[in-house]
Amino acid sequence: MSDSIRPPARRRRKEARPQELTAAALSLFVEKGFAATRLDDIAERAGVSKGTLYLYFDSKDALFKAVIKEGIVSALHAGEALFDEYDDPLELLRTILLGWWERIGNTELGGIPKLMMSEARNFPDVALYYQQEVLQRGTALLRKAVTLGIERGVFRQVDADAICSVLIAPLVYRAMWRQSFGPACGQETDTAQYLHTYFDLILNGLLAGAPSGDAR
Amino acid sequence: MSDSIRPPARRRRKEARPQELTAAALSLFVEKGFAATRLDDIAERAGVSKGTLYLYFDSKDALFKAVIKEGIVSALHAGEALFDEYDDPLELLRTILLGWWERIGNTELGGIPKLMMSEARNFPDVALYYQQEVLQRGTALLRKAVTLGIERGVFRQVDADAICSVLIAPLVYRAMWRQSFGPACGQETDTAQYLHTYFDLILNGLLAGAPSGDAR
DNA sequence: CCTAAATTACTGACTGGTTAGTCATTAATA
DNA sequence: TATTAATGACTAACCAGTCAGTAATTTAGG
Repeated sequence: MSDSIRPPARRRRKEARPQELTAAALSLFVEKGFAATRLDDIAERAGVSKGTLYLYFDSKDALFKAVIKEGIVSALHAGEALFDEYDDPLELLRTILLGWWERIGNTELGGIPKLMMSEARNFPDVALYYQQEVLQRGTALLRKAVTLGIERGVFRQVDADAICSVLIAPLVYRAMWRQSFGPACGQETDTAQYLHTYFDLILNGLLAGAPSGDAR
Repeated sequence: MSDSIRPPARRRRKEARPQELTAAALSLFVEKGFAATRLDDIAERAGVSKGTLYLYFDSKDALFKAVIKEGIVSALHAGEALFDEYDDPLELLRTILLGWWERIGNTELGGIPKLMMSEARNFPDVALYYQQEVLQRGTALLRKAVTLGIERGVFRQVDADAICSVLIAPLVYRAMWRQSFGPACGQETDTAQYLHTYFDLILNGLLAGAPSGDAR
């Protein structure tokens, strides 16, 4: 009877805590949204009490910012390997887009676009930061591949900036879907088929006839 | 002194109230999210008190459902005119997509996709309803145009369901952007250019060479 | 080594502010 | 005068943030 029910033995893990907390916060923010997520739930999922959370973050807002910042560095880290040289601009484009899907869109990090989209107007400063550090940086990478292709005559003449936004949209949209309607409705269509059709469309185009260069 | 400050004369408008309230709720839900929006603020924007809100809706959840339902009927109403006959599948496709943008994506209703995406996991029943009544219905309409084009040999052979999801994504994504990063970061790229490039891409494709039909 | 003291990561009960939802009262219309 | 749309003060619940206390770990002393 000496070993009766006792609190489950607190562990001291100062180093690992922040990451554990932001990871728990990310999944809950993505699932429920920022405002609807309780700090008690985040703490519980991270295996600590709410008080501990305040040892590492000043406020709920500060935690949100840490989650995004953490996600950004992870994303940049995941994207590092994509700068390798490719001779074929077409292959480079494929690699960048598919790489984004596999390293970000289709992982835990894929929740960040949904979260950031949902909360942008509540955290305009974070949104601006995200837009500059992630979206514009990612777009710049893509644009390199596109302009290279245009210069070589592999791609048609198109507006580079606009085409980058258009190209990214189906992937980001799919990633966001995976975090909202997917879990809510079940019934998700085949991802491999989606990606195949996506690349088929953007690389070859919809028209069967000879390319006219005039979409009117 | 008889006409001292007095409450601004209550008006009785039983008929119009529900619409006024759902409209106010929609804009605030889209801006702040469901949980972060206060009922007092919704009532104030609609020009009534919170008590009045409860004359027309049982709860905050019920109000949310009403907002979505209202948005859906408006959207279906806005989309009615698109069923007209077109001989050219290419023109039909353009009309459907551009029509969606102009009647929904680029209007007040454009907030609903963002709202629904944000809250899908908090209201799975509403999400399922929305998915079936809006997304699948809209996709079916698009698929008609696509399959027609394929049958006539105007479009290449592609997976109809998948291509519809891909085609819609850039428009919906843009609409959601308009409701989040747009207001948060200012600096929005030119919409006309975006749409032009979008249609250019999906209708003609990116490759300058003759269409191969093999995207690998 | 072992034990005691000092340090610090961690806890959970508590508080103050906020807000969904209620209802007795008021004012507009019939 | 009767009916009912509308009000706003009120309450009960909820939750971000606090802090006095507890337990794990480290250090110092024997």
